[in-house]
Amino acid sequence: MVSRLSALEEESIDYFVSFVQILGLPKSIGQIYGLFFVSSDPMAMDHVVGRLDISKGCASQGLATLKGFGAIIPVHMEGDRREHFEADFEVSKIVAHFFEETLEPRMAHGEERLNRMISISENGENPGENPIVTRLNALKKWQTRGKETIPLIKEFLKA
Amino acid sequence: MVSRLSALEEESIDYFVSFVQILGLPKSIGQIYGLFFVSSDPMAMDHVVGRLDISKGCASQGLATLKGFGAIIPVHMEGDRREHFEADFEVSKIVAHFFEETLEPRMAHGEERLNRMISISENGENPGENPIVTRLNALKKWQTRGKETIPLIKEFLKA
DNA sequence: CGGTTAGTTCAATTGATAATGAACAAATCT
DNA sequence: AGATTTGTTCATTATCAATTGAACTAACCG
Repeated sequence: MVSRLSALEEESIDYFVSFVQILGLPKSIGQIYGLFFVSSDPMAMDHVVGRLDISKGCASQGLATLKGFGAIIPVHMEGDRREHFEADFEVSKIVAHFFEETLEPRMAHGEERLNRMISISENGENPGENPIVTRLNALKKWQTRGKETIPLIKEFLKA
Repeated sequence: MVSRLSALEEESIDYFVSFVQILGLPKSIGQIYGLFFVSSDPMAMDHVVGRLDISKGCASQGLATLKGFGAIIPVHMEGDRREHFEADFEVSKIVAHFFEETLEPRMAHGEERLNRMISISENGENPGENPIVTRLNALKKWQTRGKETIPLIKEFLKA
C-alpha cells in the first residue's frame, strides 16, 4: 500500500532528512521521524512502510534506532497487537545521542592520539623550541576547549 | 614514489581524517592536512602524492579545497616553479568553513520549510488548539535557538 | 620552437553505506 | 495443533560519493 503523502508530511520528512544527515544518520531515520512528527495518531510499522514506501527491513531497523534514541515512544493500542509508536517531540534527544555516541568518543580518541603525538615529538632535543611540539600543544589546547564546549551546547539545546 | 610515513605522520593523518569526517569531508582532505600539520617544510603536490600514495587528481582537488578553506597557505620556494604549501595551524578555519558553507545554509533552508509547515497547519480551524501547530512552534523555537548558538560556538572556537 | 614539467579536469571505476527482500522466529489467533 | 500475523536478521543489491587515471592546458626550459 502506498498512499500519497500530504504537503505537510512531505515538508516534515524533508526537514528531518536534512536534519539527520548533518549528524551522519541514514535518510530513512529522518523520513520515519518526520512522518511521526506531524502525525496525529500513533502508527505501527506497516503504516510506516506503506506511507514512506520503504522496505520492512528498513522500517524495522529505523524504528529500533529511533526507539533507542528515545525519539519515538511505544504506545499500546487497545485491541491491536502491533507495536505502535508516537514521536517524542524533544528533538534535542537525537542531537544528544549524536554527541554522546559519536562526537565524545571520537574526541576522547583524538585526545589520546594527540598525547601520543606530543610524546613522540618531545623525544628529541630541547623540546621547548621544537616548532612541531609548539603547534601540537596549541592544537591540544584547542581540542580541550572543544571538548569543554560540548556539555555547554548540550545543556543549551536541552531546555 | 612511496616513502614510509613516520609514526608521528601516521598519528597526525589519522587524527585529521577522523576530524574532517565528522564534518562530512572526504578522507583525503584529512590525510593531506594531517601530513602538512606535522611537516617542518613546505611541500608541493608531488610530495603529497608520494607520501600519501594517492592519485594526482585527488591531491590536486584536495589541495585546492584546503587552500580555499585557508587551511594551507601557498609559499614560494626559490628556484622551484612548483607551488608549495604549508599548513595554517588555525584548525578552527576548517570548522568555520563547515559552519558557513554547510550548517548555516541548511538551517536557513530548514527555517523556511518550518514556516511553510506552520502556515499549512494553521490553515485549519482554531489553530490555537491544534496540537500539530503547537509542536511545530516548539520546534521552531528550538531551531531558532540552535541558529543563535552557532555564532557563539564559532566565536568560542576561534581564539 | 619541440620537449619536459606542473597542475587541472572529468569520465570511469571503486568503495562505503544504506536499503531491499527473503528466510526466519515468535507470538496470536481458530 | 496448524495457520496467520508481526517483527527481526542479514546476505545481496543498489546508491552515491570519493578516487583514479588519462587526456588536456599552460608554463617553463634548452
